[in-house]
This record gives sequence, structure tokens and C-alpha cells, in this order.
Amino acid sequence: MMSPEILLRKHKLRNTGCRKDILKLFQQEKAALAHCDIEKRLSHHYDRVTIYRTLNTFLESGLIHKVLDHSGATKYALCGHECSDIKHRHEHVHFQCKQCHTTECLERLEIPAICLPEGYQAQEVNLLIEGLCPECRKKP
Amino acid sequence: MMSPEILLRKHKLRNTGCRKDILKLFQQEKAALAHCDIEKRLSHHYDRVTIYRTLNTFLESGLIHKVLDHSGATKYALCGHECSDIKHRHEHVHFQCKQCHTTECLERLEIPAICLPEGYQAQEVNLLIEGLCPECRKKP
DNA sequence: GTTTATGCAAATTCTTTGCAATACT
DNA sequence: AGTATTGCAAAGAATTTGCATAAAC
Repeated sequence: MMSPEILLRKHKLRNTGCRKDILKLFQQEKAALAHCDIEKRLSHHYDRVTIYRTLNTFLESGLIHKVLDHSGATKYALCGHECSDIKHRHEHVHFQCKQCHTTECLERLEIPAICLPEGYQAQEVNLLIEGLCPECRKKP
Repeated sequence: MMSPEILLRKHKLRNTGCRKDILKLFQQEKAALAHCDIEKRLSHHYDRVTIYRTLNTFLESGLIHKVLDHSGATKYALCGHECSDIKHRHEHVHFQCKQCHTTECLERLEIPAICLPEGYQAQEVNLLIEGLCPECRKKP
């Protein structure tokens, strides 16, 4: 996994504490994170506004992507290696647990080809599967 | 198509003006509607709060469902005939145009079966396809 | 007549903007 | 040194809550 410093440099972003810490957090967590998750889990305190701005910067540079969610919360996750400057792969499959509301990227899963009606042109495909995650299924 | 009155009765909801008008609107529009779309398009004026409450009531009774969206706006659409009291089919395919931001349900499309990793249990599957709709593709 | 929905006011939450101080290159 | 980022204050959306009035059953 690439270090936050190198990742930032690669995307032509300045190496600030907030950005490094948030990137590190994304790399540690396999689950998608909402603004409030990030705010809570960062050991150093950063202003709420700074976190919003950092997330938007990361979105624009293609470091992270929005993760679909029925709960209304905006969640984000790191873009995989597939998303380089050259080629962006935007076939995201996410799984959200209905019990613990954790959302994870299932990077290995491929979305099968879908036949759109005449006239439609697909550019991005996102699949959200909701159900029970392994941990919650074990619980009573 | 079932009349709003009968549809409401079927879901054990009171037949009020606001509910009937909003249901009628959903039946006319094939696209998914956000709160603000509904507020704008209703001929009779209802309080913003009443519209919020109506949408939540419809959600709880399974008359409508949330439509996934990357823009952050919460959109809703009527549940198809497949969603009866007995059997709920929650395989939603939606298409959102990147130009006009219209979202429509593609009810006819089936989502191909997906193999989840060990331990995961799927209950609902949602597919969001983004791209250009037929109308926007014609434009220059 | 009883229960439920509506409208209004106000509170909460989420997100963005402006600007001076600070940190990065 | 010059430019971009941060924190703070405040503004602006989106959504929820409480309560009295009005409408549905």
C-alpha cells in the first residue's frame, strides 16, 4: 500500500497533517467512512470544515469516491489501484449491513454486463447490496 | 394503474389531499422525485414539513422506495406492482443522467445474480447506472 | 367522538462560504 | 516569498420535533 505522503504527491496535493491523517484512516479501515466517522476516529482534532474540504479535494483528485447509501449519510472510500490517472474503473460494488450499517467495498466482485434500453449510454455502474455481514450473522 | 384512493386504502392510510396529490404526482412522473421536485410540481401548496412526513409515511408503508443518488439528494420512486404486502421485490435498477440529473427506474431490467464472498447474506440489491439519457445524447 | 394529519414555529443537523492566520513548497 | 490550507464565525440547506388546529374515519 502506498504511503499517504507519496499518494498525495502523486495527485499533486500538498502534504498537510490533516490530509495525511485522513488518508491513513481510509487505508486502515476497509469500510466506507462518513464525515462524522472521520471526525470521531481521528486522534488529532481537525475542524469540521477542514474535513469537509479535505474530502472534497480528495473527491476532485480521484483519491476517494462516494459510496451509495440508503441511510442518507454520504460515505466515502478509497479508490482502488484500478483508478489511476490514465484509466478510471468505476464499477463499484458495495455491501452494506442492515444491522451494523457498515459499508464495505467488495473490490474483487465484477458487475455482470447489463443491457440498457435503446438510446441510453452507461458511463458508470454502481451496485449496492444490502443484507447481513458475516459478523452480524453470527450474533443472536 | 391503481387510483391513489384505493392505493392508500390498501396500505391502511387515511385518504388526505396531500397524500392523494403526491401519489398522483409519482404516478404521472416516471422519474424519481426529490422533496423539492414534489414541492415545486404540486399545484396545491402543502407545507414543506407535511411533504416530509408524507414521504416518510409512504416509505414506512412500502408505497415508495428511496432511489440511490450520487449527488446527495434523496429521491423517491413508486414501488412497482412487484412490491405487494406478501412479496417484496427489491431489485431496483435506476438510471441517472449525468447531464440533466434525471433518475428513472428501469423496472424491466433484471440484475444478474452476484456471488457474494463467504458469510455475507444479501437481502436487497440496487444498481445505479450513470451516463447519458436518450434525450441528452441527442443534444449537441 | 376519537384518532390521525396538517400547518406553523423553532430546533437540529449537514454543508458551504469568507476571511485572517498559519503551514507548505 | 508566494501560494495553498487551516480554523473560526457565520450563513445557508435539509430535515426533524412540538403543539394547537383541522380533517378523516
